[in-house]
Amino acid sequence: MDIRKQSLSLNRDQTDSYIISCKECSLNALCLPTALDEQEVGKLDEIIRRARPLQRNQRIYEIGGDFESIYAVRSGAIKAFSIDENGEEQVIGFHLPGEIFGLDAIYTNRYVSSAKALETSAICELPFNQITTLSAQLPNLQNHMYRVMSGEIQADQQLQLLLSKKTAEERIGTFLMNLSIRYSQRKLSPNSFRLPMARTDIGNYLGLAVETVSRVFTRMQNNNILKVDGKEVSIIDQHSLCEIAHNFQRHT
Amino acid sequence: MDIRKQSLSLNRDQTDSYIISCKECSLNALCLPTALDEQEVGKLDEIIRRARPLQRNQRIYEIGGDFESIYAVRSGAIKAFSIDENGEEQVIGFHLPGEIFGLDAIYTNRYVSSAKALETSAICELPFNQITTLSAQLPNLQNHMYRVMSGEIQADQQLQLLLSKKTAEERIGTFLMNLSIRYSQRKLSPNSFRLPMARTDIGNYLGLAVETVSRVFTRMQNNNILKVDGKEVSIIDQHSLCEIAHNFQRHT
DNA sequence: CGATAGGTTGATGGAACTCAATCATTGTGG
DNA sequence: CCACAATGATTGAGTTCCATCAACCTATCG
Repeated sequence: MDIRKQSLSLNRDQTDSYIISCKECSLNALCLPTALDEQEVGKLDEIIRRARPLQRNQRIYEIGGDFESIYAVRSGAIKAFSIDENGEEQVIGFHLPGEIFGLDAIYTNRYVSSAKALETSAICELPFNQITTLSAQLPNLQNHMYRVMSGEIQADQQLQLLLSKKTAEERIGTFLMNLSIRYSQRKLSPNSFRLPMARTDIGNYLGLAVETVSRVFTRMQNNNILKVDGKEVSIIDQHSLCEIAHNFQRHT
Repeated sequence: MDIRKQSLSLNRDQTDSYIISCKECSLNALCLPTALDEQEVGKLDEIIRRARPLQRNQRIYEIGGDFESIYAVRSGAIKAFSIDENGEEQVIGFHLPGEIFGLDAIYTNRYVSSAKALETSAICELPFNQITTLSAQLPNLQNHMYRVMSGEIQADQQLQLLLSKKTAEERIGTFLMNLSIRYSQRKLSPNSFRLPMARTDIGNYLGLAVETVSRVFTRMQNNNILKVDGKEVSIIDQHSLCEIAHNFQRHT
């Protein structure tokens, strides 16, 4: 089959909707272009590679692979994970639209984790050496890169606190509150959303057994804090959930 | 009392030994100057502030304070920690000579953790806005900053794995192996060193009760893996320790 | 030298893991 | 289009690792 033809027809199928500049992207306030002026965004636009949407479970990069690019999520949800000595998966994080991932690979110049789509997702590829070149020219971009990486470090430290000190209920509570806030920042309902990841992933990420995640969900449902139906979650009593998450600050 | 005179006399007391340029510093291969040429190091030298050595328990910055600078350890050991909702301390990390800390504050422009000296220590202060200005001029410095921050993210992710999956023995084993490697990178003995931090700090950092830390130490001593005498630790059977730390790679 | 902080050891209980069975949902091929 | 794997989620029973509580030991220091 003619590959060119295939790719063309696929482009037509998708009506090229995934080819959208940063300027037009609704996420630009959350994503890298924050703090860049119009001209600067234009330069950023030039180096960004926008590929066709990813199917569920499709890999973006593989642990051990040569580091080329960092990525931004445009739509969907991405799971980052590594494999430990026993071949067990370790979930490192979940990434929502506007978030940057792949930053952990800069240090070793090799991906130290893998990333896959949890659902149909669109991503932007940012070739890292072009980012460094550009950020040397655009102080705003450089500063924003520092901020993004620092934010990642901060978030990781909060996760460490969660893992080393909190109970199962507190972990789930914090996790849900965190998701709730991130959804609301994306103009989505903070109190009713669909979990893009499986229970196993949640447990893995939070250092809990799947069964514990399940039990906490049902317990919270029985206490009228949540309404859980499969992956659909509604926060009924957000005050109590905040309390459980240890006064986790709600920004909405 | 005349402050100028005091500071002069103090300088004399210390024989100015703490005022040493990056060029002359024995740590420059581990620290920020890595990957910079001589001229570039010269520029870096100009913006670094070198203060008098810190006494044990002396604070470097305080949680909530305005973010001004990141820091590099020149000698001694630094503990970074935050305070959780219950007023409990949460140890975030320990920093040895050549390591950079304070990077978590960039994001919020406020320190989100505090840092104190665990023993008499010397540090270099790096005013962050000068670092950003300089790194926009020196691509090598910018790239190195990215690498340092990425390395921090990687290390944090490894700690998350430890906290969410490993047993008490594995945590202590990994912790000791990690210290051992870091000491050997600093040309110190990998098999015999003094722990700069208290047992409480180790437990806090690793998500374990002090009593558990103590018990694991004695158990490892009974199994002839370690020799522990207060803060002095000797690794007797590094092969077994590696195994316990789950094949943690030894670099020496 | 008593006081205080840091460290060790023992006994006990509980939160969460593991194992196991069942239920629900999804996907696939005949 | 249904049957039936295969995967994911829930629930129960039993077990375990580690936290907690408590007592005691040991250093350091004013």
